[in-house]
Amino acid sequence: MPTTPASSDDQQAPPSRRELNKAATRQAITDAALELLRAKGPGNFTVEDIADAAGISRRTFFNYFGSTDAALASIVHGFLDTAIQQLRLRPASEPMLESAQAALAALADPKAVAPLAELFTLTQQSPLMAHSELEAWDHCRAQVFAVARERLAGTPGGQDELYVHALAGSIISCGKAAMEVWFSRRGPDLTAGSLTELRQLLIESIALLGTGFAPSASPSATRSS
Amino acid sequence: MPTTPASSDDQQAPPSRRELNKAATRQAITDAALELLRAKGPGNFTVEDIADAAGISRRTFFNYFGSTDAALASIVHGFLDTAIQQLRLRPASEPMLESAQAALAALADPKAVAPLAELFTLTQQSPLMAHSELEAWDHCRAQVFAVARERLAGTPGGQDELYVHALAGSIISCGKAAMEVWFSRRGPDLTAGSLTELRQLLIESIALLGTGFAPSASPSATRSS
DNA sequence: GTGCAAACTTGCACGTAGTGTAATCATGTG
DNA sequence: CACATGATTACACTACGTGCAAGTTTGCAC
Repeated sequence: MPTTPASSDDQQAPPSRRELNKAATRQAITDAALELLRAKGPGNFTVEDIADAAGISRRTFFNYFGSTDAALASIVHGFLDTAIQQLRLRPASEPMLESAQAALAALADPKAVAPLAELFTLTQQSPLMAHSELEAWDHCRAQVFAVARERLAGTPGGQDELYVHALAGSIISCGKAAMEVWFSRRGPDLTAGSLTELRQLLIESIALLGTGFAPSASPSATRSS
Repeated sequence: MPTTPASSDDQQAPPSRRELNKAATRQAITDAALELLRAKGPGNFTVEDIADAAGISRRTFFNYFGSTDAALASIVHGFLDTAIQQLRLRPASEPMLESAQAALAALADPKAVAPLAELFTLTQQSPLMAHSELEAWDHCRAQVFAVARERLAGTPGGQDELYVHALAGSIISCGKAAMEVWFSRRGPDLTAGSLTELRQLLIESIALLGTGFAPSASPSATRSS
């Protein structure tokens, strides 16, 4: 039951000094990494550069992230984590695809996509980010899988592992596809019109899933039973 | 370039000595890497070990692969390349999902899955392979995308980039899901019954896609010992 | 064959990644 | 204040990945 937090990490206010320092350091690292990415481009700066800019030692950097990629991919993680957050807010009785649609549509928000959009534009045709980025999406897939498994535990056919795995993977793929198409069309454009198009794409991609990729489906027909 | 105009890459017999040597070296590297993986386990051997076992220098290893992961992931690449090969053999008039089903079903073959199954079992709970493996699947996704785009170029709605991207990604996700479920159920089991179950899972996962993950779809009797 | 050019391999050197370790410093607790 | 715990740091070390300048093999023309 998502109403009562069953997970252990739901501590809302432990503002101990240590936690605050750690969060601040983490933020300083990602900020420094992003700034260096802006200034020098992907692959043209080292961990030492980041640590130096963040005011920490090289060793400390590795206490927080395993690589420069991982530090930058934390942006993607943050974005996808909000997606999971949105997904968990949906009522458990709602069909999975509709929940996914709603959660994804909520992401077409300037505050959520802005960091991701910049990261994408800065690392566009560079495979340097590909590793950690694919990892981030896969991590999100695992989260969606967990939510779906939880929801479908009692429904007919919901015990089928294949169903849940395939569903979670397909949802992620469709979300990814929508983001990809949006970036290729609009680039770093964050205007209201562009975000509307993103929302449209996200909804439409899940709708394609729901209709089984029917070949003659007209776009923007988000009809579902 | 001796004879052919070489506009296309479909040269079936250029057995020049150089090409043969390169192929042999490449094979020696992957064989050595796999052997070391069997002997020492993931992460417990270096590039120098592989090069030494393959009878080449460390530097030459890096002329073929960018990392040990990449060398091992060539097995996954080989497997997925045969999948693409199967997919391209299907008639262009066939619906995409049916082609995918047929291509995937053809993969439930001992000769094709044996190397992959061993690799999976050897790197089961090790994230060391995750990077290159995810990359391999994504590369396959791009290939499926290319095939799908080519096929749907003239069909109604086929010009929609979103449709093609989402379709290709979902197909890959479903194939991946089927493989994952199969491994979790049967492990390195390559008996006829196990392969039949794999084929069943692959077909069923694509069928789920085709029906839009309809919740009332009758689950198959996959498990029958 | 001989000679040449292109491709491949190799050794070397260099910078960087990533990790173990022990000392030092900051923070929470009695 | 004293003490325990956790975080940062410096140091050292192995391994990765690459540029470079040789040396070696192959292809091709003469």
